[in-house]
Amino acid sequence: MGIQERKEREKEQRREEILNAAQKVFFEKGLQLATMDEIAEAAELSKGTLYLYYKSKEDLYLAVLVQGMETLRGMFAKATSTDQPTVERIKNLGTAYSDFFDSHRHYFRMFSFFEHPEFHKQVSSEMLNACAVENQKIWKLVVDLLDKGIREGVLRTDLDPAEMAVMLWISLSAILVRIDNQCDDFKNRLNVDLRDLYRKSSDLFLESLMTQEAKQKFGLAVFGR
Amino acid sequence: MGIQERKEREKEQRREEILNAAQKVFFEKGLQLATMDEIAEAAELSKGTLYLYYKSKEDLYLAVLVQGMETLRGMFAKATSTDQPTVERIKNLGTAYSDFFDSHRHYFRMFSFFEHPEFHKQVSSEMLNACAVENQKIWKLVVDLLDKGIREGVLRTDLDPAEMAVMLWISLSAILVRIDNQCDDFKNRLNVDLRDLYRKSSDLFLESLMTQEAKQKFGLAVFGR
DNA sequence: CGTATCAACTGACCGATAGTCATTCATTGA
DNA sequence: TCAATGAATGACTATCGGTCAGTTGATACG
Repeated sequence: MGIQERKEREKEQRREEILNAAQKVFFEKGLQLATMDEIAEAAELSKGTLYLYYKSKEDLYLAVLVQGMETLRGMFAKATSTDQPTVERIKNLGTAYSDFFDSHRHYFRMFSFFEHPEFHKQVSSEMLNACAVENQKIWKLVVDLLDKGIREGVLRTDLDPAEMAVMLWISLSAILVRIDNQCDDFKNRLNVDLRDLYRKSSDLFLESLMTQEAKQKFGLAVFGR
Repeated sequence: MGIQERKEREKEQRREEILNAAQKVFFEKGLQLATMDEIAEAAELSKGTLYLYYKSKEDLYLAVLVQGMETLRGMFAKATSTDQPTVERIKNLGTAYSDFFDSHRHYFRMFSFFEHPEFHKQVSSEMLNACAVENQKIWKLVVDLLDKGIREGVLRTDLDPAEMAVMLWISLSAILVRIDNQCDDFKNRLNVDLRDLYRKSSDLFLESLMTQEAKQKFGLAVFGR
């Protein structure tokens, strides 16, 4: 049945059109201020139709979010697939994250939605699962690289790679969130340049994870960039 | 005029009654699911009256939040006003924060509201300022202690105390947020115990901020707790 | 063809809820 | 006693997420 298949394709396309319209509106307004009527208008469909494709506003938001996660994963994959030494590749991850932050700020902002479980109420389990799967892939990428570092003897062995990954990721994410929100506050009230702090934290963290030998070999110039 | 004063007092009292009612409801429901009607009922007032005392729902939320910040500052002050060496006092800060997280979870959850500037839209500048002031006091407490550590020669001198404070605070906060939200996810998907990681991160961070001499003197048993 | 079927789509409608404001009520002070 | 003040009220409005009975148009079939 060619017709069946065409319908499938068309349906998938519709889903994507809605997704693009939603992305446009969410990027402009954020979750709270975006309205389903507005998204419907952007998609040139009626509001009711949106609900044939996505369970709720939050579900649609998560669908856009997943695209952001895919983008980030692509950038991470590229940053770590060089032929540099492992320590350098780990550094690349830090800069890749910072690059993602600069070039896909809207996606980055959406990520923090995930940390507010208060807003997960209206989200379908399928969409939550899609997020979890994509999330998992990103973690795997980072953890594998750190694991490589441990096996090569450049990273300390008393922490497991997943622990290291979580520490690094969470800390750097948290700084970026503040750069986005409160950069001026930190500058004015504490005279701290968060951009600078991001680099320093990356270095400091990496240094504290490296073995003595690796530190000598790679002569990590902390705060030297 | 005694009457004038009495009215002032009564008005202040009303304000507080509303605040208490709001706290109760916000603790139970969170910002999104709490309704002004519900808060009004809890305060035994009509909804309209709430708006005579607070500009918006978000404003009221921030007012409760400030109370939480005061509570945290109290715990921090207590933790750092011992006669122990500075390094120990810094450690105390980390455990105090963790204690606050355990004993005032609802307040802690509210803190992350502050990181969503999307929700700052409806907040009065007065209330934002009240938050900033209280926030400032907490930072000062931490920064002063770290500064003491630097002057005593137990902390490295190539980072300023505000930078150290921001690194520590942001990283530890970020881990606690995840403990609150996604603790099981991290356990199941990455086999990482975030509680454990919090302690390890505290230690690792402190170690990386200490001078060689201090590390020897205080023999920081990293991951030894 | 004509007609039955069906899925995609629509948009008027509903319920919930933040915020407003004309009115009521109580206190005060002359 | 009563006008003036201002605190409190709650019915009302506007907005918005989500629903569903009805419409449309393409397809399948007799």
